Amino acid sequence: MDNKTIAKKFKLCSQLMELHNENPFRTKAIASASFKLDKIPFLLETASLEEISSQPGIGKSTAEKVKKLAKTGSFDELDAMLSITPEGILEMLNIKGLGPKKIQIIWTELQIESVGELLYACNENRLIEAKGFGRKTQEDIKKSIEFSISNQGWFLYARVLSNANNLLASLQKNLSPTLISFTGDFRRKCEVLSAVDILLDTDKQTTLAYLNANYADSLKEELEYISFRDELGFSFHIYLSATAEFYQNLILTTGSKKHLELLDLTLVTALGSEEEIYAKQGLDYIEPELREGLDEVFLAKNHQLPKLINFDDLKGTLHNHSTYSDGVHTLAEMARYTKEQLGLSYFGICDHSKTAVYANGLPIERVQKQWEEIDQLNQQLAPFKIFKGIESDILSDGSLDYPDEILAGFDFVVASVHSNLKMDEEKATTRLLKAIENPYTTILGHPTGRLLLSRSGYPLDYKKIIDACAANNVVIEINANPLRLDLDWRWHRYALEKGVLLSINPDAHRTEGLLDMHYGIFVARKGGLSAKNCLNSFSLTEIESFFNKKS
DNA sequence: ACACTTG
DNA sequence: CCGCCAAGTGT
Repeated sequence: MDNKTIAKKFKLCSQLMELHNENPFRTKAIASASFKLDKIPFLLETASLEEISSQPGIGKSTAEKVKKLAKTGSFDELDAMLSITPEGILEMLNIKGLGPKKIQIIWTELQIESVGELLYACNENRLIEAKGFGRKTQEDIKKSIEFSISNQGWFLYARVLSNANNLLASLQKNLSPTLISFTGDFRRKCEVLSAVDILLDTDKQTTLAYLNANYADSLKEELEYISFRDELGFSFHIYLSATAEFYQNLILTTGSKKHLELLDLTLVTALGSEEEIYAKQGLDYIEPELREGLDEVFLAKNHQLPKLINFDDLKGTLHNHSTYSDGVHTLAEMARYTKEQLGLSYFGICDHSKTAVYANGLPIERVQKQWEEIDQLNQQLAPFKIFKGIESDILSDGSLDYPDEILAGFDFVVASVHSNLKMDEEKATTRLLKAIENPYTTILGHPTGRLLLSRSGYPLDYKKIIDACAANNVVIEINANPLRLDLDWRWHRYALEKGVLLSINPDAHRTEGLLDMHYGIFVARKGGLSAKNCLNSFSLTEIESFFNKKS
């Protein structure tokens, strides 16, 4: 069990304790333990009782709960709380706008115990009768429930990745196909998907027998595939093919539908590779990520497909956090990991700016302190270089978070929105335009602030935003956190056409978070990005001169 | 810390 | 009618 999961269980426990009116001091203690545990820089599961309880703010009893949790998946207080809470009430905790206090009122005053009933009550205008609720709150809750229902059955790519790989490996081992491949949305590296598709050349009886032995509960035979769910509830679709027709079927199952509509399907026949099948209709090979029915077929016909970026093209990483703000690892740890484990040649630190107090944003004095440490580290780590950056909040009026003298002292500035996310499109766009026009803005960070499957970003006039970035020589971030992947790949083409550079930024809050750049690469490839248009594919000298030119 | 909503 | 506070929630 990883630290994040442990912290989440503690959080859940404290929320339930609050919901059930437990002793507020004990409730607070569990909540603060959750916060602390989330920021522990080593793996809790394998740490000793002494190591855990020696951490500031964590005593013996918390340490024991952690151990029990890692071992058994729960601890006594949590079990007790869960046993007196209906399933539907637990689900309500995941709805934006609802916390323990409001759920308590919904439960006791309105006698509502499930999300379905709650939605019904919103539609019947009954929520506004409860104390502390009004029309606006009711509307927000209704929207939030509808959003979460529309996401039912969808998974983040990053969440299914390891299960998908395990399943492919076990099929390979137990069914010994000669040809096997991921296909469908998963192969096209879609950021969210409803099922993982796999194509293999085994016969139906053997395959069904094997699957039935392991996934009997959910096994279903559909017209074109066999479907089932794994232990964690992820949906899989197994397509079977004769060996000779494998690549033909691989193209057909990979899709997308829109891509296939642009092909001459009569020419998709039993050949020995996908390349040959594309060649037969006069097309260059199209990478699966690009098969979305945009302009890829046209480009393939004219031999103009972009050479898609790879992880190895990245030379450095920008936009990362450290213990100066809300990160888990120190600046030195983050930089060393980047240099030694990833073999990159530069690291940009972009801790939160002063207004982001909830994220421990940096007042000017701490910025200057960090600059001193960077200068020292750069001497030790040379020729590796740490760039002085900041993730400056874009304030409600579009201005940045420090006076110009301070902004001028950074090597680069990532400007992003964190608060006041509920503006309408016009206001939101104006706010961002002002930030883009600020001469100190180097990169526009996660433009919409969306969290996939949990929060829609705020509405923007994308064309205006991208045009302004082109005019002001501002780079747009592809935030590589698998929950964000923002700027959305559907807008990469337009940005590239306008000559805007993109940057694959992990927004890492711990060393392992730097690996999220892999997810950034996946969506950047969908967007059609090449290394030459990616800011952090620039060599150290190239990016230094880019930053210098800008300031 | 700050914004937003309701009372 | 207005501004202001308190409480709950999110960032």
